[in-house]
Amino acid sequence: MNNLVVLIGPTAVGKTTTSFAIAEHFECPIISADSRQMYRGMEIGTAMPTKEEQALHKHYFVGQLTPGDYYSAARYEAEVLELLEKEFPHHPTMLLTGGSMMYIDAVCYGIDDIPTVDEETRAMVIEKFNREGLESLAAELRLLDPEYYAEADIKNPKRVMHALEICYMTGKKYSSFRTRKKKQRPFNIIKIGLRRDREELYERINSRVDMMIEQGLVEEVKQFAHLKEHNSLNTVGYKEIFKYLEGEWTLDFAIEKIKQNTRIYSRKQVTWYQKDEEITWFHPDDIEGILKHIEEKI
RNA sequence: GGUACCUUGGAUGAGUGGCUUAGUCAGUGGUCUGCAAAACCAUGUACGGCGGUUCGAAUCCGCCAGGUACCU
Repeated sequence: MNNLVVLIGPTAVGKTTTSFAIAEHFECPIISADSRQMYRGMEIGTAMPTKEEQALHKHYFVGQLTPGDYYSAARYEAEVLELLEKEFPHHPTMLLTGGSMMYIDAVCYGIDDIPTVDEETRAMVIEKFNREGLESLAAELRLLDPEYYAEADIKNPKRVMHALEICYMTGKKYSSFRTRKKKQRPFNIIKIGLRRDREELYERINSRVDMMIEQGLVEEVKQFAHLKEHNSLNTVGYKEIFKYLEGEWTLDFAIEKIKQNTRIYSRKQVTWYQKDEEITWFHPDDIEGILKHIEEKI
């Protein structure tokens, strides 16, 4: 049977180094599961694998998008599955690694088949939200889809708006698309989690941010100044430098904020993965233990 | 040495006599099925010290400590 090794863990824990060791051992390419490393040009701020590293190990889903491109977890799911089908004949064990929790879950468990929202509907709902506010949208959702309204996060504009978009566009209830069933995959999934003590992780985060600044993060961000409204640039490391470039923050303050927001991000990742009982946890230094574990599961 | 003003939880910052007392940020714990490094939720009894007035003080008075400004 074919195997997909899924290597996860919070940002800066050491996934990249570990992934190279695994890729080397199994002689397989690396599938990135990082929603921001997909954007060309965001090398420094996303700690994207370097050209040299990419020459050594073939990477997929790195730098293939432009900041304005539409992308989603569902699209990622479809593209990864397609890629795996093509690759498994040559590499019966493949490696998927990255920090984007929902992307990883999309590959492992699947996402319900919900239509992609068209531009007009999206614009219409955003306009309605700006004009009438969240409560009005929530009231509308209660009428159109009481089932979803009952369980939805009604205070979260993104959730309410998306549900409404689907209702408007399809004429059906958003909840009618949601089966929330886990899909079965035709391959074996081996989940490896990396973790460190929080203090140790925070130190790594801090020094990595300092390194990014040394490598020229500010210059990198400058190139994207005209695109800052895109969600792809609503990213830790970029949004803070934008504030500096606009004169709102000093550079030192922006750097502190990047560190802080990266810590917050890492905690959210830990929270997300903690409840996943399929994960076997290792310290990143325990490469031997990791490889042994994978061999046993294959 | 004198005069004036200030001192609130980790940070910031409302509150001038009495219901639970802000709010914001951070911290911590969570949620998560279509932009997810997103978005959202929960969680903090603090009023510089001592004494006084009062039924009751963060809020009024006195002294002390620390700070800021101006004067000599």
